[in-house]
Amino acid sequence: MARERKFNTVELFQEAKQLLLQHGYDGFTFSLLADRMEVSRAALYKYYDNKEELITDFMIYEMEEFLHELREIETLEGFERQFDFLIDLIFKKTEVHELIRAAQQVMTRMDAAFPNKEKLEKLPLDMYKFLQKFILVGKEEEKLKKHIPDGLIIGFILQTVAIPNHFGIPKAEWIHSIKEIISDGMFMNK
Amino acid sequence: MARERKFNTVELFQEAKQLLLQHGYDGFTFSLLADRMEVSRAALYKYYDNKEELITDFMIYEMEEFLHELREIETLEGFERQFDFLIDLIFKKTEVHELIRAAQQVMTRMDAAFPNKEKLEKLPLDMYKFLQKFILVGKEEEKLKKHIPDGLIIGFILQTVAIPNHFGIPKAEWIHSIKEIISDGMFMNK
DNA sequence: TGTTAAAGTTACAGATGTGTCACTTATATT
DNA sequence: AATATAAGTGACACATCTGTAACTTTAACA
Repeated sequence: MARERKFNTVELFQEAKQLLLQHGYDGFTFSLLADRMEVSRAALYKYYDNKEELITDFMIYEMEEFLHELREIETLEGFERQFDFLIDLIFKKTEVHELIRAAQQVMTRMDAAFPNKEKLEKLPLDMYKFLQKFILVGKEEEKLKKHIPDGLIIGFILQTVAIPNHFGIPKAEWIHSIKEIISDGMFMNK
Repeated sequence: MARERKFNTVELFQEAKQLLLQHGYDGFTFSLLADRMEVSRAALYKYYDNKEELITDFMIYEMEEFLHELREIETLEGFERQFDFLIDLIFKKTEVHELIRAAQQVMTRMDAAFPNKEKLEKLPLDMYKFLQKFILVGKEEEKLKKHIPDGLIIGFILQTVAIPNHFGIPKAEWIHSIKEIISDGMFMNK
């Protein structure tokens, strides 16, 4: 009963991601996005009332996808395998963490009554809770130092993707060295 | 021969910093800044032709100040002291690194012929070069692992300030644990 | 083949930002 | 007290973004 759509949600989110990473929350506009999609601006308003709604929807989609892939960690046996899996996943999904940063900008400017606010606030906490189980395994297996706070361990690992590789060190070497620093530090053993 | 100024450059840069951190490059406007300074927008144009010029000037000021404080590292004897000094300085000047991130946004949108472009591009490299001397000391004193690339060591240390402390762990404990992870890792010794 | 309804477009009004210019204000110097 | 001059203002023209409403297009289906 209807005409064919010129674009689907996934395409839309892909472009939105690029624009958000390039321009940040404030620099993101419907005009920019409509141009990229080769669609009129008004068409976007058929699906989203405003940019806040579009961006929150997109964020939720992106984080849920990450969480979904993350859940595979539970199927792995032993802390070391889980650790490797986590680092590799994080580097496969680099942008997610930059987006979480942008998410905070969204939150601060959002109405208290905004429909998706709760859902968006809950997701990063879900992720932390989920990873806390992984930390627990590490500490129980006597692999992770017990006196280091869980929040720091998780934050530390997640943060490593954002280290700028100014000198273009090859990806494999880069990730390998990062794993080494995280696990045993950059100091020589005494 | 002239009337008294209502604001000075340092005040201006302080407000600019806050706005940049809050809104990012695209969200930063002269209107916003003028309001904060309680001055007319046109007054700002007496000093800066446009926001690019203001922001680059500000960035250069901020980075030079950081570099200036960093130079004190050379007066310290031995790698361990230098290491402690560096971490503490980074945590004292948290925002600098968030600003460097914003700086990249500025660059990409800047004319190739922009007056301060070279100066702004040079500063982060100066910082890296300066820190490379510190890395060299560490490797010569057999304190730092020699096979880890210098660029990663520097990037890793600088990045730690950006780890979000979601659970409000006390600053002293937080920094102490970070130092431990950086130096000896988060894994138990075998 | 005509009807229906979602998909998409064009065009408008209002808000906000930009850069500029003619103007006013304040103060150090003569 | 008069004057020169830098500091600051108000207001204009132009651009961009926002949200909406009236319109047209397309394709399924009755």
